[in-house]
Amino acid sequence: MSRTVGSSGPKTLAAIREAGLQLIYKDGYEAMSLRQLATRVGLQPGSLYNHIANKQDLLFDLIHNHMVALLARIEIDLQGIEDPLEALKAFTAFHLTYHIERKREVFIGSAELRSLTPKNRKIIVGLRRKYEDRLCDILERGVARKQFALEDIRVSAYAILAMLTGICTWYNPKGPMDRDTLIRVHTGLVLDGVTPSR
Amino acid sequence: MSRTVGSSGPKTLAAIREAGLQLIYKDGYEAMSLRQLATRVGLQPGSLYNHIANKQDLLFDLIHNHMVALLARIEIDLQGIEDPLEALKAFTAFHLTYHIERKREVFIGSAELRSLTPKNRKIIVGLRRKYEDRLCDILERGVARKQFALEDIRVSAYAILAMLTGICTWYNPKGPMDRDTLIRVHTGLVLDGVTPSR
DNA sequence: CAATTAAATGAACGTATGTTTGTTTTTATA
DNA sequence: TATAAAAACAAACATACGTTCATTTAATTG
Repeated sequence: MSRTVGSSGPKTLAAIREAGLQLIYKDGYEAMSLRQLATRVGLQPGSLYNHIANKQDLLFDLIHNHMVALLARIEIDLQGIEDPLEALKAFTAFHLTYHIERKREVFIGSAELRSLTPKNRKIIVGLRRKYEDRLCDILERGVARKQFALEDIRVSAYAILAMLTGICTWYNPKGPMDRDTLIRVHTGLVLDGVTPSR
Repeated sequence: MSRTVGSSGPKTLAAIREAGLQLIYKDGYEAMSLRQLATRVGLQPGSLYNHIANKQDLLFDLIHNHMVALLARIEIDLQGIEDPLEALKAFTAFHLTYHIERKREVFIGSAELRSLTPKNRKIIVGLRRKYEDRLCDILERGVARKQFALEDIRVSAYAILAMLTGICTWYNPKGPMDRDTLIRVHTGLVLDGVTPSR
């Protein structure tokens, strides 16, 4: 046999990406074999190379796509919001929504940083930094206006991000808690931790 | 050659554990080969099996030891503290201290859960749950006494744990921030997020 | 519709992996 | 001090991995 009936490049690539996402999320990059991946897509192992350069490139593409989408969408959600408090609320809501919607990408994006080539890792870390900076900006402006009281901007930003991101490791959309409640509870935690009320 | 001069069982096992900790922390469980491990300890690959049952067992032992130590030490630090606010402060300080001191064990303990056999994973998840419950107890008692105001105990506990644990992924003890400052900043964040002041 | 490109196949390559075995020598035990 | 146990070695096993290659056939293009 050879080229199969109905085969189309873009469709196969999309299937490879989706299967890769599933397998890396479940087992990790190192634990996923290309034979496993090929089987799930319905291909022979070698056929993968018609669509990806190699295993490492697949991982990088998945993470890179995710980071670019993340940065694009936070810009949209923050556009036009001047007040730091409102911006922080918007940031929290966006971050939680995105991390629930794209749970797997987010998880892989941090858990598999170590599996990236140094060169590839550098690129991704740079993009992550841009996202962190977006939150730091908000906190800084809030402190400047005396709306927030924070001893160390970057440490606070990391703490907030860690808290919000940590949620995606346990949140189950089919569980008892719906998305809005989740957002409300965590927005409360973030705002209380930031306001100079006490 | 054969048995080498000065060789002793317990010492070699300790060396294997330490090297395993280093390698798994740096590269991940799947990425670490037993040949790499043996080289670092100064052994032939096969000799490892005089001390460990197999690769999976080494991972489980490392994580299990860590969890048992964690549970033992939190009990000591919370002993005799009645006031929920004080208990929460003590919990935060302990958690941060332990997670800085035993950064590698903590990281492996959550990042490599997926690499455990289902049976082994069940045991570890059970121990983690016990630790989470310790924090839930404190929060619950605080809410009962109206010292804390929280909508959902377990979600709040997860949020706090995520925030505090996230720190160990970026904290550098040789960086500009010392341990006490770190604890002070984060205790502030946790307490503000929990108190009914607003 | 002919020519070219794209996408699959099956087989193989070289290498690395976790683990087992038989043997040897040192350490511990009785 | 004789004997048993422990801890190392060297060599090998079976298997799995990522990747390449020549080939075939379907889809696309001029």
